[in-house]
Amino acid sequence: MPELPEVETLCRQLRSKILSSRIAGMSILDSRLQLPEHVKGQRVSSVTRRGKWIVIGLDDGKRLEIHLRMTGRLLWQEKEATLPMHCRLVFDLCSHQVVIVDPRRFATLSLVAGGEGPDGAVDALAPGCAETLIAKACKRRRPLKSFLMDQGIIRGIGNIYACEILYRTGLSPRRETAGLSPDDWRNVEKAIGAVLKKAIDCRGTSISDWRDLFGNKGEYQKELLVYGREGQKCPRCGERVHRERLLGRGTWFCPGCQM
DNA sequence: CGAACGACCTGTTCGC
DNA sequence: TGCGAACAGGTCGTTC
Repeated sequence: MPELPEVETLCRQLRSKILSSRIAGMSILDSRLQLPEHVKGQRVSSVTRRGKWIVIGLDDGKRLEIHLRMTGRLLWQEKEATLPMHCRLVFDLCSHQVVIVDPRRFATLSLVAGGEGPDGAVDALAPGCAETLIAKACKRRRPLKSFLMDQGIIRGIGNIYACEILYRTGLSPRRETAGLSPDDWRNVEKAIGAVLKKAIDCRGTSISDWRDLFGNKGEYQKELLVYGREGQKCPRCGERVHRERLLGRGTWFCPGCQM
């Protein structure tokens, strides 16, 4: 579910609610998830995002790292409120609790100590990421879409935003990265920034499941130009939006103006 | 090295 | 209506 804009939305909302709060209790409701007991009693010292990871810094210097994968959600609610369906874990704070909801149970979380080792990937919203992309792409013969979604190269772009970013560049998802010009890459970087920032302003894309920390839908689904719009007219050239499977993922693009 | 595909899970939608 | 297949925002491991 969540890509960079959704995770950024959650981080901002979490920051407004849980910074310097004490984790008073913790209930794990899914055996796939595990955390050491001593998370209890810790205070939250920071909330940051690394790609699609939510990183919660604790007083003792360790970090709680959460990845929501496909259907994971976080929900802020009062302690007495009924737990929602598919609730997998609860952090009790003072008067409220943060609940991890995840129907498909793909979400992961772990407690990590020590610094973050550099792994060479750039955040999709890092300034000047075009230069990094050119350096990584020059020798690769692989489709541009899979390159943009490779979290080991650039962090934060998933299937929805990859389709939307590519549409705005006028480049085909199947284009080989090795053949792109520096102008193409500047174009890609511009589209990444425009799409992701707008989506953050919209608090994400609610096509089906996605809700923010307070249970509200995002607004970016109204801005989608190709994702999920198979057969509809391309607003740029009037051709019909086409859908095909690329690397096992649904891929929407306009065959008329994405070359 | 990278591409292709299945696995991990559950729920929803679509076609017959 | 009923049933099974296909599909879903992500990543990881295996095989070719």
